[in-house]
Amino acid sequence: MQKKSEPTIHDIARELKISASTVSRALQNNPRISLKTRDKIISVAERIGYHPNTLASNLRNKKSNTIGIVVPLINRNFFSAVISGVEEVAFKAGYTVVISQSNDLANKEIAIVRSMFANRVDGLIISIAMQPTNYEHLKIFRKKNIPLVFFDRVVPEIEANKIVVDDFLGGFRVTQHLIDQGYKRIGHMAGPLNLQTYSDRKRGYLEALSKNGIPFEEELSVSSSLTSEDGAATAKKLMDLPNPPDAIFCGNDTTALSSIVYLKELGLKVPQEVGIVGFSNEPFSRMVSPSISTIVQPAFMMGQKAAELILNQIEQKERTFRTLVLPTELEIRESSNRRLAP
Amino acid sequence: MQKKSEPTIHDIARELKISASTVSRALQNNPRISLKTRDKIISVAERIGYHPNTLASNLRNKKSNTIGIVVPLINRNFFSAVISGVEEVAFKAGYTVVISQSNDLANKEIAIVRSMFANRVDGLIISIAMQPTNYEHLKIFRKKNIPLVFFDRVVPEIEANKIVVDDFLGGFRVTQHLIDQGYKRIGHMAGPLNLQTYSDRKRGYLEALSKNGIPFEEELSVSSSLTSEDGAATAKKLMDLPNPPDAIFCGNDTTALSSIVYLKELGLKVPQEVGIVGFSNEPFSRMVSPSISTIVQPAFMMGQKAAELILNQIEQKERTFRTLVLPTELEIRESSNRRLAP
DNA sequence: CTGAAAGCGCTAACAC
DNA sequence: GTGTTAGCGCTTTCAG
Repeated sequence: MQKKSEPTIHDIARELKISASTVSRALQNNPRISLKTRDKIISVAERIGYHPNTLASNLRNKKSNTIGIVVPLINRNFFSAVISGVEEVAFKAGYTVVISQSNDLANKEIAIVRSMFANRVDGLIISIAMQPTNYEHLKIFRKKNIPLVFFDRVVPEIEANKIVVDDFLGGFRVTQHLIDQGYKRIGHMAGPLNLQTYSDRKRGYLEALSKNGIPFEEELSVSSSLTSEDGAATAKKLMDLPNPPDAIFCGNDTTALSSIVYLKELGLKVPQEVGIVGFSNEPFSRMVSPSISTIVQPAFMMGQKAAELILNQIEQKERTFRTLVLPTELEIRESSNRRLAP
Repeated sequence: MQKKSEPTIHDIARELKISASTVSRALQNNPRISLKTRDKIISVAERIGYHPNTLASNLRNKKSNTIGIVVPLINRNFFSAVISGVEEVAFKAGYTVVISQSNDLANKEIAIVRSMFANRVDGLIISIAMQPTNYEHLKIFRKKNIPLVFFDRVVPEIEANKIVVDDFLGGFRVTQHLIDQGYKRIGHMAGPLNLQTYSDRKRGYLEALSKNGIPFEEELSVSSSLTSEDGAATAKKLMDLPNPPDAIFCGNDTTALSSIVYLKELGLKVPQEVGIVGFSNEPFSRMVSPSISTIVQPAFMMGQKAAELILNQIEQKERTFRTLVLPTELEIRESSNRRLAP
């Protein structure tokens, strides 16, 4: 079962006794070709089942019309919303988007990024994996001047366009809200602190404590990878403390949910006995019971902006790099709303 | 800011005063090249920052070492688990996976598939969009003998390898379980019936009713796109019936959850007054309250099998097509477990 | 063990 | 308007 070799522009040319360049031009709607020959060419193309070979044209043009996007995990609402945003503007501009996930593994990220480079993507949009590395694979893009945009999880030492949300303010608001609700001992389920997103959220948390004259206790902040399992384990760790917290600011909604489940198992009431707030507004957060208070990030817009930035870089060869900071909103729901709790 | 043109094997060759073919061979670890020259070549390559141009090599080899996967929505646990399964075996075999989502839109699917074809993927794994079309874009793959594997949502009229779960049995089991729990009027929230997955689930539902001597009533089965909104709307439609159901078999977990939320709003207790079962086992189903009974599909394995099938086709040029039917399991949780309900 | 030469399919500068 | 030619970067006979 061998791959029939594909018809090429030369086959069309031969059939019509014209040159391949004419065919090429006609197929690109080059106005220099007469309508008559163009129509002939197109009809032959259809008849023999011609399909352009993008590989060849990309090689020739040194341009793939493709932008790569790599995220830690596609199955996270935040990331898939960003992807949709990127796709929306990229498709409109005639670009194809290829998606890959690193699973938060440094090695996989390196392999993916290398492969995207080797396939000559015109630009790369990335939110880096949790697992730290030296980022040599990304520096190549800078060196070769291939447009690169970071979003959400950025690499501070590489200069490039970056889009982040205001994690500091997000963390601050969450904590302030918990304080306002009358919670006294507020724990924090942090992500890996080598990532700026998570360290900023923690800084916000610390700032709010300090502004309210609450001393920070080291044991109340626990860092993990924020999987569902981490959430339950960390909740256990916090609640097993001699002096456990009465509220937890969780690094994401997944851990907020598994914390709630764990607290329920302990027979503790959320939000009456323990308040919980998440981050990122996964769709389930609105629907579970108690519904989860969380920080809403403009993910789709982030994707749009990322795509706009990269297209600008690709097409207008901009030279300056910006860091866009997008606003977040605190969405107060049941899990931290002691006042309204029945 | 112009793209510096990349170093090529010729640059290496010139520097070492050898031929490009030697360089090419050395870089592929061809044993015909002496270790000495190979080492020299490799060190020059590193020094000048050489990176192979996959585009060129793909063009020459008529092979991209890439397999494409297109799913309706990457942000569904089922699909992202399949993708992970595909990635796992494809990466091991040295293939790159490019992912795209159709958003259940026929036009987007067509554009994606065309673009993948144009980029000469070595094979395509696809679960088709809800929106129906004539599937000409997929028939091309058959015509050109490019390996094609369907999973979950398949196109019956195209012969290819297919992997599905036993939706019929799944639907049957769900319905039988609800009957066993003592529910008397069982509604069904169906997906688009032009897709076999959904029509099979419905057939299973009908079969179970009939086996138990329960007459089917047309109004109890409502078809939709199964978004979260559809779930609430359909639940309303069903509960507004003069003679509403006391149990609903929902087409997926998303609609199961939004149905539960809607029923709660009505003041109805799940599972005591109304039983609910979903399909696909989204991670949140286990964690919400009441936890949602659902059908567990072996998604990751489905991805692995799909990748194995396509790699076989690519590399061994198999000629026969199989349809693999994978088993499902009913996971009984709170939302339909009247007996254990408090 | 290494080199010369041809070509994958497409494009674009240059001619006419 | 259309053809000629050269070449994108890599691989692979064939020859030595």
